[in-house]
Amino acid sequence: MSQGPALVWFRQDLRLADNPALAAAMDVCSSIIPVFIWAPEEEFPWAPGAASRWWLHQSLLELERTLTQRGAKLVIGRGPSAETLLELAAASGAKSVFWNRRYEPAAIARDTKVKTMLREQGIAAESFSGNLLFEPWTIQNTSGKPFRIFTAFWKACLTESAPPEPKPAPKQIPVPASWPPSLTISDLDLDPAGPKSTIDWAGGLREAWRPGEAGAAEQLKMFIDRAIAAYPVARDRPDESGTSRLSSHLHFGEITPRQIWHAVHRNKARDGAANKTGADVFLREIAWREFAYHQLFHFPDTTHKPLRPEFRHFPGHRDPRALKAWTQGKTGYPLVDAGMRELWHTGWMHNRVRMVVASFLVKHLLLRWQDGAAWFWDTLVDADLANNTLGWQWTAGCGADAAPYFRIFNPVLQGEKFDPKGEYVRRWIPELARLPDRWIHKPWLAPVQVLMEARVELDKNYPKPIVDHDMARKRALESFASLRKS
DNA sequence: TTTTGAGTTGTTCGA
DNA sequence: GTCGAACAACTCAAA
Repeated sequence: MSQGPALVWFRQDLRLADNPALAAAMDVCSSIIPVFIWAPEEEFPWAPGAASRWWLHQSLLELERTLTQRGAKLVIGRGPSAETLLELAAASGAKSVFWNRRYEPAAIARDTKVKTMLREQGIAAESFSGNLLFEPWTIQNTSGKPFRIFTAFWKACLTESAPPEPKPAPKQIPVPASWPPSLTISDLDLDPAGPKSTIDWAGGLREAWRPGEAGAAEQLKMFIDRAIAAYPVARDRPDESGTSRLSSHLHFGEITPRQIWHAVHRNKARDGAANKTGADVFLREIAWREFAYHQLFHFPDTTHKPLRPEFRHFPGHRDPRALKAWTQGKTGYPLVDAGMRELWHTGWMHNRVRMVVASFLVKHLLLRWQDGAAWFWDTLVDADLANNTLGWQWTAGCGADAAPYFRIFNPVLQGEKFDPKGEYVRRWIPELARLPDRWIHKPWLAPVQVLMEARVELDKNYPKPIVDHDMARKRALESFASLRKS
């Protein structure tokens, strides 16, 4: 308790509960200075998109609010991380900096540099494990290498001792006698819907989400109370709300996988057998996030290069017109278009539909998965480098434990199976709303009379398919066959 | 040491 | 309508 104030550097851990860096700082230092820095490094090479920045802005306001409740502040800085931390340390007399680790390649490089610079200046710098269940270097196969198969990976995780119990948020935070200078959150210009915006761009986002630690905890509680038992089946239904919707909260560290793990296990112990399957299936999804982070740590090039090198020669095209039709939700396949429009309007897309639209881009349109990943990165409110990278490589067949090349989603069948009444499609494509269920996923096959009555004019108010499914499927299979030969 | 079987999310074809 | 097979190649653990 004698080291003076500590800087606690918040990054993608915008919470007070289960925050090991904050807890450690409070253990050894007499007072705490919470800091958030918007650094140029945060915008290279993966600058967050508008939806992600909106969330970050809201989440920072929430963090500031909870800190204020505890008598503290959130000090806001702008500029290169290392220099800004050094300035804040000089201004406050802090002799130590604490943070929770990040695992993106650029963040690792930056944090390593920051640690060195701080220590050279006589400032203690400590990083902690706060955002994963297990550190990536601790999970290995019997040959001491990282897993490439998910099930084997998760099995190995489950033989480890359970992740530590999360600690609750501190009730009070000891504050320094004086605070270093700070910008305001608005000064960071993160919010694209902020005062400088002329349109209310974020209306859809505001309706759909409640960023921040409290919103995250509430969402988890609601999911466990109401939805986890039905999760194994309901999660596949974009027309219902059977998923956890925790992705953004997890990305910004408003909630941790450890908190989720323990909450789910507590509920599993309390409830009957009915919830056990739901609990295990849901934790497997949390495990996929874990797997994605471990993959990104061990194979940092996979953000832009296929994990399996033979896929370098896969004929991924650049076709601006096809890409545009995909991004705008004008491919002529209702499920694909509904998903892309949901993404544009809410910054989010149901996971089942993400797979369908991604498969469509890679296998029907033969476009580069990197271009699809870039669009998701720009538009998703939960854009996460590890999850996005693994997801796209998985779809394209070039990643770890990837979808086999012959798994080509049929957008019509997927629609009929998982959106049987077309409610999801009608919600996002109002011009198709009057079509009967039978044709809602394949309007181009509907009789003329039906189309007229539904006021659907193909290629006028809704496009015909930009590519024929049977042809595209055969073409994709041939492309993969040629890949094998080369 | 070698072998064997299994591996998130599918579709089509033919019996 | 239902059902099983086929559609690769590789990773990994267990036998």
